Amino acid sequence: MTSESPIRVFSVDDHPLLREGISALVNSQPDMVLCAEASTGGEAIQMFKQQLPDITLLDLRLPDMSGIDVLIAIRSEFPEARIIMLTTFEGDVEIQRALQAGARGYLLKNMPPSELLDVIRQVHGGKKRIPPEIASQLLEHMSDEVLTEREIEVLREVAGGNRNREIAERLFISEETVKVHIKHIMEKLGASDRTQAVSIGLRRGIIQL
Amino acid sequence: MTSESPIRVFSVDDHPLLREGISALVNSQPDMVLCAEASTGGEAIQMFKQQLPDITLLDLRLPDMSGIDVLIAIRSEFPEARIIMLTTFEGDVEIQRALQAGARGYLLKNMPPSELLDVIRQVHGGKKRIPPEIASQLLEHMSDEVLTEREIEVLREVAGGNRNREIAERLFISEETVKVHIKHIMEKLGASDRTQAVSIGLRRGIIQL
DNA sequence: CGCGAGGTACCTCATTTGTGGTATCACTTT
DNA sequence: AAAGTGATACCACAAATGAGGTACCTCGCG
Repeated sequence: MTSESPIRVFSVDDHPLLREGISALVNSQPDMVLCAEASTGGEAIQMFKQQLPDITLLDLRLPDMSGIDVLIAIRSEFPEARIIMLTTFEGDVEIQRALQAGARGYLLKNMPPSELLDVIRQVHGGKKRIPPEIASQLLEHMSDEVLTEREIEVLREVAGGNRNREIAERLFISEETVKVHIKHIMEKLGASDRTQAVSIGLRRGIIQL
Repeated sequence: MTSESPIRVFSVDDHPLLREGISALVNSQPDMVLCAEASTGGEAIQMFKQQLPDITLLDLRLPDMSGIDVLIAIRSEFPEARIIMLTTFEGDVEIQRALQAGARGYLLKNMPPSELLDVIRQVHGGKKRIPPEIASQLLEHMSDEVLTEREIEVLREVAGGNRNREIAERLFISEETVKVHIKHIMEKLGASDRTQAVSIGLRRGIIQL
């Protein structure tokens, strides 16, 4: 490691204070430099094209769009982009989707800064890095069945307090079909009733409040 | 404003990166200095007694206890403590409880740093400061009826997917009484069924996942 | 002391939900 | 072509839920 060019880091988060913290941390490292910041998904995509950073730190929750969508948008044009999700804890579904969409790392905001620096260097070196606590979360639900799009849609309606008949009307299907979907949802999530299905769906990030 | 002694700020948050951001921001101001940091509630209470800061920035979610409890613990011994809640968005109930417990300000982490500095100075000057978006959130539910302790307890059981009979057994009351509680809960929250009651309870911070 | 709030309990009845089946159709994968 | 998956639909029946009452007890507050 002689006089390599520094790792150019791009930070995307809608919390200015957190960005400030990242900036201070990254710029304090001799082998890194913060090359850009963004606070929205739109900004992030635009800025990425301009800067082509080595590493992108991406929050999952942004004001205008999901971090996952930003991830997908960037990687569809730049498949080699090295993107690390940096977020407060979300459900296992979000983690899984991020990794499937090509995230190279997944970090929690409450982790020690040294961990972040570590992951940045490893991902820059071409590795993938998911901390054990996240990995175990993921394994926990590895064998679980996955809800279909339609089922998620129904679950959202259930969470809104609609009864089966109302859901049927809203989705233009019969009440009986709604029942079938809910039955499958409860089976897949291991819920004993629709209410618990909603609780579990929220906890696992399958639906949002 | 001659050569006053600087405002001594104490930051409590379990996100090291965020604390770093706050530290950088506060220390960059001529009239402020960060005098201490803590990442847990226990640490916070202990450190407060040692440092007696002018302003405390307190996160609502800490690993060991609720920020509200820290607030109460500190203010029971130091009623003059000037504490500002600094958190990502929570339900109106959390905000209300924080203010009732004596918080002098309530800020969101995604607000611009200038806003934070502003609030620190105003609260230090003896004022209270709640940003309009928070205040409006609060007003939204001002006239709402408040759930009783028992009702919250029942709502938690409902969220766990228990049926009325199970809740009755777990709380050592009759199933009929559970029904009465749930009826009241739905009326107060404006929910059309138990499931929506859970959704609303979660959104408003009455119960947690 | 009386009054209101909160918690408890019981009753009835209509509606909704959950369970167990069977079956068709479109689409993808093998 | 066959098998699998997801979505749709219907039936019947048991169980749970929600809506409407009434009533009693305790505790704290004015």
